[in-house]
Amino acid sequence: MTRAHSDSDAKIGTPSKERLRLWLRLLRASRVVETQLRENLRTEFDTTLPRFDVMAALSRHEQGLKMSELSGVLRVSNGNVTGIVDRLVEDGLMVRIAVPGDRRASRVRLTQKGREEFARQARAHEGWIDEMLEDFSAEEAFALSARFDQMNGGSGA
Amino acid sequence: MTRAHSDSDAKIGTPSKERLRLWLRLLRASRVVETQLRENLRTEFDTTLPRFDVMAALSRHEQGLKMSELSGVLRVSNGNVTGIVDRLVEDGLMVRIAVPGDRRASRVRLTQKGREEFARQARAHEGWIDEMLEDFSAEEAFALSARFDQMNGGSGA
DNA sequence: CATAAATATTTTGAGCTTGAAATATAAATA
DNA sequence: TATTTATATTTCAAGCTCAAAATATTTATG
Repeated sequence: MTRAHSDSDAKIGTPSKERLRLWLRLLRASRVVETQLRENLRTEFDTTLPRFDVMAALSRHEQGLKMSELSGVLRVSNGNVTGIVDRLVEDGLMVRIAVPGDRRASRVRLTQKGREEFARQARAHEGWIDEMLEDFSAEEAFALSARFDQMNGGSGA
Repeated sequence: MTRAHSDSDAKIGTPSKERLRLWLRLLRASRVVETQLRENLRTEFDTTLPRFDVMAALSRHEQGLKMSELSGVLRVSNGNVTGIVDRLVEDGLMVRIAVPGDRRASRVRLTQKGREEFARQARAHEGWIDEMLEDFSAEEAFALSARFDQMNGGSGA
């Protein structure tokens, strides 16, 4: 098949155009992955991606996080996590603990039930990602991770 | 500062772990960019990212798109675009046109006002992305785009 | 001490998002 | 033609998201 003129012949454009193209590709890739994650979490665990994200953050902080720390870690707005945590508390997956000496703040922590539930979800989650990103070798994934780490705040957070 | 053991010494892990790490980096990168885009669209154009996305899709299809085509292109749920389009129509930026021979469907198209408004937004948008991805050269952006293109459906859509 | 400024969090209002159910219409089939 | 099946879209309920305003409390300043 001799291609006189197809898309794969596309030559490199201006930096601005190439960066825009890259952004659109990244956006599409993350949407595809996110959509699948949401569906898997819903059908297999009857939960949502935001709930999973909150639990993941807390699982990395055994001692718990204040609401403001939680929204900082997740990079979402402050008021946002209030409702999500409310529902997770209702479900017995986490608890709010008063912070001694500061009656404004409270610390949120996973319960034992929450830790067990999250462990199951995290195991499945890693498997889903492994499948979806299967055409990245460990080496390529490692290199790309480093590149995007650098793009975000260097060694930041 | 001699580092006996820091994160930058991290050696490559299992494929599964490296893919998970890559996914978390991609997610963080797109969240950072998206957050900035949302804020810029809000403060400079009093609009939202979903509205921008819908207009961008239509700007690439002069002849218009059916609602189902629109949600397909944007990879969002069917009912989702209904409300967004409703508001954009209210604002005079697009119109619904009856499809001859099929009274179920309608075609959505930008108005002249919509085209002009989107042109302004798209110009600014490209500049924002250019800044945010500035540490990717045209060459690297080009190569990465190709890589993510391949990851998604090969030459697909 | 009183009051002002800062901090931690929740509430609020508008819009986005999803999957599922509801409508409406079209096409296929009995 | 009557009925079923498929298609296009909207509506619905629940939850997520944001920025801004409201509350409550703490810390700093006069």
